[in-house]
Amino acid sequence: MTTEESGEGVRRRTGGRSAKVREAVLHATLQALDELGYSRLTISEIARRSGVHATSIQRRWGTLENVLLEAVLGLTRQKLPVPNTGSLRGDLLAFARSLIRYLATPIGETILRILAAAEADPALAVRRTQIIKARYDLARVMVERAADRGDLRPGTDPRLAVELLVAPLNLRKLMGEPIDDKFVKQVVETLLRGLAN
Amino acid sequence: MTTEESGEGVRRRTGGRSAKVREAVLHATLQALDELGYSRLTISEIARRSGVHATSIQRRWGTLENVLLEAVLGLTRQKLPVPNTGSLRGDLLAFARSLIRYLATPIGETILRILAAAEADPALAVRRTQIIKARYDLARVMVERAADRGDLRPGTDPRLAVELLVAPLNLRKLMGEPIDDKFVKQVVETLLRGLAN
DNA sequence: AACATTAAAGCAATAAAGTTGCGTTAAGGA
DNA sequence: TCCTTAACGCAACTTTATTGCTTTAATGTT
Repeated sequence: MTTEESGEGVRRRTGGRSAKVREAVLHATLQALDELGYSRLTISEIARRSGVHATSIQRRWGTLENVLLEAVLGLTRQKLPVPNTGSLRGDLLAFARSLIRYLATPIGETILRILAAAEADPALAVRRTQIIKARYDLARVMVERAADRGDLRPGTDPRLAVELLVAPLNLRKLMGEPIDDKFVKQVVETLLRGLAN
Repeated sequence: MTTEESGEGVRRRTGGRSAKVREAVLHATLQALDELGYSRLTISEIARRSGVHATSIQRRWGTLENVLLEAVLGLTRQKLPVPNTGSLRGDLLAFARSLIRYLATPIGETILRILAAAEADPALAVRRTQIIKARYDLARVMVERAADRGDLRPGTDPRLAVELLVAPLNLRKLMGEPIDDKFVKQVVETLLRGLAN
């Protein structure tokens, strides 16, 4: 295996050139993403902007999605903040609203679209699963706090709860439908009743 | 209105040749979709199978998505059956399960992915909105029946209810995550409590 | 039924992205 | 400093989409 794999026997070359190429490509990717958006993005375009030959990009990352994923995940370390307002209602509302703001940015939207583009190569699939799980793990603490307060029905599945909150918002975004605050409130209220003790 | 465009002044030619070409293309599209899946589909491939020149397809439909949409919507007249079991719980469960079966077919998955591929040309966007609305309108009768029985909180938004049911399933499908029946039941139960009077 | 008009289809050439084979450069260990 | 070979660059090739122009035939008129 070339790129990934915690492989043995293969001595990586992390030094000067590779690092510079990587840097240039990822930087150009983010810049192009910002200017052109996901749909108009191509490997050739990134090659042009970065000065790195398209073949090199193709060989190293394989697909455009892989480049994007790596470029974009670097930024996502500044993850979605998980609010702590004291009530589940407050937490869910705040979280939903910040998610919507996030989805309105090119990067947020791109991550969503890449995650929603299954089918692709299985190598990417593994990574995708990890990312999805990490995101749910991050958000579930809101629900767990509420469970500790005794606000929820016993046996409530935290991941399910987060999924029910997040799915309608993500789907509307994917389908290009508007998401207004009234909708967010309705989702949260209905969900709260569904989870409540 | 023939195919599209309630255009005036332009005399469409719906007769022999055009109709045959259209038929050949749409048929080849469905066949290719079944054999190759959405991701490997291309205009050239459809051209090869249909015997219609790729340029003709490109000129007439513009994008691959448009061809797919037209081909696939022809079949969707056999829409998702809306169950009537006597209880909202039974209806939602049955509907969710048949949706999952539908999403497991190439056609069902393709429609979902096309709908989830916003951004594209605004012409397509209008059509997309119509399709989405039509689908929700279809399913909302389940909720309205429950409302008539007095099972729901007054003021319950039927479309919201359907959306909350359908979104988690669609999203899991899009992201390539497994959907087991336990998950379906959990979604339905939580939603029922959220909607109940 | 022959004719004129002009959508709609076909054909050829071009453009643009992705991919493969092979030579070149330089990272990292001896 | 030298050697091995991972990683990059270059050129040629493949495939798909797109554009200009020609040909075919659907439809309305005489």
